Formats: sequence, structure tokens, C-alpha cells
Amino acid sequence: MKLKALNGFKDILPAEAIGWQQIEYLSRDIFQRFGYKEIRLPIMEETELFARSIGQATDIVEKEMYTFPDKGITLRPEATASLLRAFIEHNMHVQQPVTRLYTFGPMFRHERPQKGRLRQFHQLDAEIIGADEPLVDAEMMAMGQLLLTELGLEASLEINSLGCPSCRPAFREKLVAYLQKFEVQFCSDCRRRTQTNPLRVLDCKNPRCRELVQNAPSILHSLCPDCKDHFELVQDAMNNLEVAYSVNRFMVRGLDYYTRTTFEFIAGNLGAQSAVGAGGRYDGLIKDLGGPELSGIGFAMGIERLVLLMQEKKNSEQCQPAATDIYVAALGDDATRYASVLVHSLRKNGIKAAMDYSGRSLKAQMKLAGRLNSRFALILGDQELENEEAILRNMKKQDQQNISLQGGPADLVKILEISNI
RNA sequence: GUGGGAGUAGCUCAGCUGGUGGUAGCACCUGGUUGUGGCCCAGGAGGUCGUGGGUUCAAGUCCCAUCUCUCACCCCA
Repeated sequence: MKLKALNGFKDILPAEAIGWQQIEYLSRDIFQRFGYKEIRLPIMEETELFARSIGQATDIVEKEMYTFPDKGITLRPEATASLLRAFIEHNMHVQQPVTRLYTFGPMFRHERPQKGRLRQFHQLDAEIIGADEPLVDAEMMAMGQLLLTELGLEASLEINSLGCPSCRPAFREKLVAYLQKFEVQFCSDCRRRTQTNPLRVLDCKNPRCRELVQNAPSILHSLCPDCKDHFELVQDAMNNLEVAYSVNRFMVRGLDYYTRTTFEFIAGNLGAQSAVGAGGRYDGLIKDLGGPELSGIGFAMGIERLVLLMQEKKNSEQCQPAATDIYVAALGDDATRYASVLVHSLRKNGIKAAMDYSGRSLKAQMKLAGRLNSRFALILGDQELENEEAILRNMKKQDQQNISLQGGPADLVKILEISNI
């Protein structure tokens, strides 16, 4: 039997890993600029944590989690719940009034895989805990947009407010009343959603449902005064920061804990998926999980989706392997042994050196040097070994000179430094 | 959970209405240069045509089953 990766689980091969490294490097840099600290979290938690935070009735909890029932534990389907659990467990709120944290890592959901959607997927996640000012919401969205921009990606930002426990139930009732009035005209999925999750009807893809929903009551007209003010101030702040956005009153969230500001970064070329990142405010969640009464806001970006967008964007930029400083081509057993010591010395001195141990022809070794994008080749045969010298070839300029090895590796390091390595 | 599409060399794929598996491209190895890379030329290696049945004188090709991948629905980053 041929062994292979599980469906929905992917190997990230070296060529693709370069893009991942760019994303990780750049996002760390941006998070650091905004005052975030990294937190690293376990990938398993008690099942109850996710049931309580994401929502017992959501699809994620109901049918998509990888759970070990006998142990009561689950592979995390998202990052926020774990992060807040750790925040509460370690009383992190006593150290400072506002905490900014970020984390990276794999998430697991048992869905059918398709473009931009895997069973093990990776997110980078940022959260601000302990502040509910509209300026905080704006800062966070502006940071997300900056991250995408610096990655060379274009995404539009859509925002909405989902209200709070004091105004959302009333909206929900109004919406359900409207949906029931036109029930026969909605698709079968939406008729089901009217019962299970009426807000979901608002972002149905069916054209007929989209039309019907245009005249549905708007959440933005049902917000309580506090939520209304908050959302208006968020928009003011976004305008002041000059971050483009559009209000989309049909945007909903798949996780129950969201309140007030929610947002999505929308990009094309993700297959049926459109969001490369999404997030929102969750003001009651920390208390619900047994923590202090603190508000919070956060977002996650799908790393695979970022990679997809980056591949679309610059497919011309081939992933060249990083250049090698020097390739040592040895001919014969004695020279190979000598070269192995030399190469190790070079590496200890910070030089990226490569060689082959299998006694290939000089031609084959030069070919390898070329493929590794080597700046220099050092040719070392028995003749050279006898005289304690070697041929140093500049691969780009195609010229070469004899150099002495009597000074040992230190001399060679100096020569390479002079040669601008 | 539901539907569509696809499985031929390491990768990307030809292979028409059944008639010997492709000088195909990329990659790999060797040689052209007894010790000098990229370009070029010549040669070479590499495949149970996803698997199992069936129809047929003959199946990569047609039929059935099955596995896998993929796209989409659902849902979501």
C-alpha cells in the first residue's frame, strides 16, 4: 500500500515554504510595530471550551471538530478560544490594562476540502483584550489592511455591526418575521436557516434569496443607541486613518461570540471562498469563559489563502533557491576527505558552503554548483592537494585563479570576504 | 452529508470512431570536453495506463464497481 497524506492535509514543499516564511516574517514585524506580543498555544483543548465559546449550535461544533470523545478533548478549530483560555488562566489582565497578542498555527475542521479550504489549515491571529473604544476597532482593521498591503495583496474591507445582547434579539425577531412572510420564495437551505440560524439567510449565494433579502429589515436600523454610536465612531476613525471600507449589512459570522463590529477582508481568486481574513468584537466572551469582565476584538487570516493570493499575484517571480557562497568540488578520495574538513570550517565561519561526497565527475560537480546558484567554486584535485593549493573559480565572471591553502580555512575565509561574499 | 469533473513517467500532459504505451515538454543520468556549470547536440533510464471485475479476437480507450484526488453545495479563514 502506498502511503499518502490524509485528504485535506497538505505537505508544504520547499518551494511553497518560501512564501510561508515571507508571511510569517512580515506579519511578526507588523505585529511588533503595533505592540503585540507572541503567544504560543497548544493545539488541543477541552472540548467544552469550544462548545462554550464558538457556540453549541454552530456547524463547527456540531459536526466539524476533531474530537476524542473518550478523553473529552478536541483539536482546535480556531485560535481565539484557546488564546482567551490562556489569557484567563494566567491572569494576564493584571499586568497591563490592554493586552495585544498574536499567534500562528494549525487549525482543524472536518469539512470537505476544496480550493482555499483544508481540514488542517493555518491561521495567523491577532487579539486586543481589555479595550472597547472605537479607535481600537479601527486600529485593528487598519493593521490587517497594512499587513495585506505589505504582502503585495489587494483586498477590500467590508464591515458591519452585529449589535449586542440588548439589541440583537429584537432584530432577530424582526428578521425571522420577514423571512417567514416570504418563506415559500426562499431556497430550501434558507427555509432551514430561518429556524436554525436566521442571520445566515442574509448571505445566501442564491440570486433569488439575495433579491428577497434586499428588503429585509437591516441590523443597522435595529442597533441600540450605544451600539449605533459605537459603529458610527468606528467609521469616523476609519475615515481619519484613510482606510477604505464599505458597510455590508448582510455580513454575518459563523461563530456565536461576535458582537458589534465585524469585518472581512475580501479578495478574489480564492475559489468559492472570498474572505482571506475576518474578525470582530467579542465583548461578553471573556466573562462567559470565566474570566474578568473585559471586552475584546480580534481577527484571523488564513495563511493558505494568503499563499494562494500571493501565487496569483506574482507567478513571474520564480522561487530561486538562496545563493550558495561556495561549492567545493573535490576529485578523488583524499581530496574529498580534505574538502569535507574545509567545508565544515567554512560553515563554522558563517559561509554557506556545499559539496558532494559521492565522487562525481568534475563536470557533474560543476553542474551542481551551477544549480545551487553558487558564487564560487573551489576545485580541489590530487594535484592541487599535493601543492596545498586549489583553483578558485568565480562562477559569474567565469574566471579563476590558483590560491594557496597553506594558511588553512581561515585564509580562504579572508579571500572570500575580500571577494565580497 | 450532497453533486459535477479527473486519475497515463518524478512533474505537466498527448493518445481521435477500441488495433504494438508517446522521438512530447520540464526534471534526472551519461557522453560530446582523460579535470571546469548555465546554452547547444547526441544518447539513456524511468509506466502493473489508480484498483478489481466485465464486454471483445483485441481495452489506456467501452460498461460496472471501488479507491483516490479535485471543484462546487453546505459551512467557513
